[in-house]
Amino acid sequence: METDAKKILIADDESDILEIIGFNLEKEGFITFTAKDGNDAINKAQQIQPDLIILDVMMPYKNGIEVCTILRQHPNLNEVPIILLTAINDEQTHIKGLESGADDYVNKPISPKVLVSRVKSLLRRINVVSINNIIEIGDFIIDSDKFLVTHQNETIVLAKKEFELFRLLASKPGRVFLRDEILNNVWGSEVIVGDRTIDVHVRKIRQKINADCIATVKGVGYKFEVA
Amino acid sequence: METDAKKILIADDESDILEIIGFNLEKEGFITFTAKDGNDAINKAQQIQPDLIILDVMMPYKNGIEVCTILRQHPNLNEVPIILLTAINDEQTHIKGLESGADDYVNKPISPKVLVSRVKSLLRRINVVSINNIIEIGDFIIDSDKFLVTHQNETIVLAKKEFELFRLLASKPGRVFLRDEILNNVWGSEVIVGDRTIDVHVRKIRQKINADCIATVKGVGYKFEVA
DNA sequence: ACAAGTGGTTAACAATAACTTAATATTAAT
DNA sequence: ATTAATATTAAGTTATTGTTAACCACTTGT
Repeated sequence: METDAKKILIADDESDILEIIGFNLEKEGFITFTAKDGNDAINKAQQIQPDLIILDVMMPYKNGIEVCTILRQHPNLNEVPIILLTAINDEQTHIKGLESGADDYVNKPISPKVLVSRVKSLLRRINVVSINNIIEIGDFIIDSDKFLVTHQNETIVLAKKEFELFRLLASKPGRVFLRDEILNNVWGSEVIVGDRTIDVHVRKIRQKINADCIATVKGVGYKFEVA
Repeated sequence: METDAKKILIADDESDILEIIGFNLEKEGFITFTAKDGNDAINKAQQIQPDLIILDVMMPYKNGIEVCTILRQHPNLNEVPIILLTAINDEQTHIKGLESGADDYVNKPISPKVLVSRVKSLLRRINVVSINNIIEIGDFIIDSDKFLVTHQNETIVLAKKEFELFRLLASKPGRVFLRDEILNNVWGSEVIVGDRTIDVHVRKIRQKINADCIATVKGVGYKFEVA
């Protein structure tokens, strides 16, 4: 299996363009998703958390530049590389597109091979620059840089210990963590705390997160479960 | 004084192109250097350690793609953003250029404004702290040249440390900056200041800015939040 | 040179959020 | 049913941050 195959979201209202670009990217080992208009693009982006987004500028409801501006304000998407695609060969639009936060602006008609090349170039650059500490699991996005957990587009604010505990469990879904392991990882091996401390933290996480995702394994420990 | 003006090396054998591009970049506050052929570009790059390099593809001695390949092997220059500039509108060359490690490939004739835009876009992506002398985020405009923050058309005057701290946080909206990170970035790694110093500066910023844009993440650090 | 002002730091104390504990209730396993 | 483990709750404690004012070093204008 492709362990780190990159997810790419392509948004265009012309289905043949979606198909051509999608086909060429999949051929190179990318996983592609499509959106047919601006609003759709924003929704899909939130669900999928893609590694790169290709946006047509001319789209219904919201154009590519508007989508780009909105994504750049979004807590989990403001660093996603974005390529704007357009038939408009106009200097002002070009500049406005880049200023809206896009990383590249490509004029149609574009050779699919060139587009793939640009996608790779951008992803290569992103990998050099920033290692995002984001865990995605089920409906959850755990962003260690922002200390934020997102669940089905709801943002959940956890306190430090809660966050660290939750992140530990979610780092290996299904695996049971012994109480000792949890103490060592979250509290550190020197710190001594009472027996009930872990329970209370688990309780608080369960309360804040509206889902049954932490299971108790009696006599052993806790584990994260995907719904 | 230009505290962090970015250095850009431009390599082209046509002196009028050097001039036009240089002029437009300097106008935007960049410091430019020029090279007249491939070998010259490599030498100057080593001396100057620029923040970005623009390479014409057609140059004597070594062409832009060759230069790019060589720079990508070089220990100190393998991460410098590179823009290839060319009159050759050929798919194969385009792809080969990007595969040689370039970040962008731009066809001549190019509008100087568009090129400046692309330079900024790349630097924005690369640099942790703003490269762009002007950051726009939410209702805020942060101008590093004038040490000015504008919020909804209100001008806010921040002192140097306040400004640097605010700019650091705003450079990565949503990302939590640890106290240590803040100290390293704003005060420098050698300086030792008391525990409450950061808080006091945050307090002053919050006082001057009539908006809830700096959030405390207790036990971790601070982050900028878009309203 | 002098006063006035600005910026930066510190220290003392207040406020608060986070964490821990303890007491009690509930659950699950044998 | 009994027991051990975990859940729940609220109250207590601690750690971290907020706030204020004072201090010193520098700059600025007169």
